[in-house]
Amino acid sequence: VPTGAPESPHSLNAEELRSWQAFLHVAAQISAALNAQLRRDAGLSHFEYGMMSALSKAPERSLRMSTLAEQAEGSLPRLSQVATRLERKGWVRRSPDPSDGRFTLASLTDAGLAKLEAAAPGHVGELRRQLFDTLTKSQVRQLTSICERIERANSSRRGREDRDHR
Amino acid sequence: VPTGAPESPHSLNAEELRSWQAFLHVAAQISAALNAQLRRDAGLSHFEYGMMSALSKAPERSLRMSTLAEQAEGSLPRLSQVATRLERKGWVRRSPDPSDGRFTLASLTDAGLAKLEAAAPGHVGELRRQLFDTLTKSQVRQLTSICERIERANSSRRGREDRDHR
DNA sequence: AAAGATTGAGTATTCAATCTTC
DNA sequence: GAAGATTGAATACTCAATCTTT
Repeated sequence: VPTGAPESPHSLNAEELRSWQAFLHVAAQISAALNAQLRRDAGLSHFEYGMMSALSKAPERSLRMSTLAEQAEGSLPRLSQVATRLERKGWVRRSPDPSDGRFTLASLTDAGLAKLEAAAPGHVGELRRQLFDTLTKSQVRQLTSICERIERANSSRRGREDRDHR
Repeated sequence: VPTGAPESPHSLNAEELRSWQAFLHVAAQISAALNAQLRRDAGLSHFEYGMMSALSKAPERSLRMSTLAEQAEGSLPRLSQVATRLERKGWVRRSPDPSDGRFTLASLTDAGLAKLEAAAPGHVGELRRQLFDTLTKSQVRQLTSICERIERANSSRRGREDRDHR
């Protein structure tokens, strides 16, 4: 058997299947729990929270829409729609980038920051309950290594594919 | 400091934040990759694939809608809608449970099984690329332990809450 | 009356145009 | 004309009724 070849390319073995199902289940549960908590206590979706949180950490609390789309992991049209909603609530403002009018800068307003800070403790608490209270410190480190390794593999694969398809 | 108290209840420390962001990112990337692969090569969403896969493993390739909803981690209304779509394609059939007419039994048809089997290799391949080719065997085991531990904690919490609220 | 499932209205998301600025 | 963003139509999802069987 050549080194590095997958054991069976067409189906998962018992251990892989178990791992995958557990992962799927956990991802779904955590996502549902966070969405429910935010919706109930703050009237926000997890996606909206993520957008506002990304803005809050950026310099001037501002990001270009396309950068925000990457950081919040959503499509640009989706970002645009959600930004419209958040703008109506007064939590976000948009304006053309003075240095290049093709870009739109989205900024978190003072009211938006206040909203985010009010929502944060409940959100962090739920996240702790779901994830960090349960795991040992060692498991948290393992989880980080595992996820970062997958990230690295995928981003280098994407790099390769982009290059090959152009 | 009392034993077992969280270090800081209101915000994540640097290590937790890094772990959480990596997890979020990986969950989003894998979900996007699997959806894209299935959509492109088989015209199925990952959710539809999961439903059909759950049915394919059940005795008689049949499950009650409510059981299927749990296994596929979707709401009953969502299941109902998706089942309507899959039924139109001829991949699923529904009929009242003869033993108790309140239940609806959903079954995977022969055509549905054929569709699933045609889609499986591509799906498994993508899953391997995303997850299993990248991780060591030891990491796969760690991932399983981590996810199963979270599952157990959440299900016992749910049990407690149900009891207390009733 | 209660459990299971479906339906319908409202909302969110996606995908393909379209518009604007460079 | 190309990049960034927005809009509009089609699809999907959620949540609150509704319907059916027990």
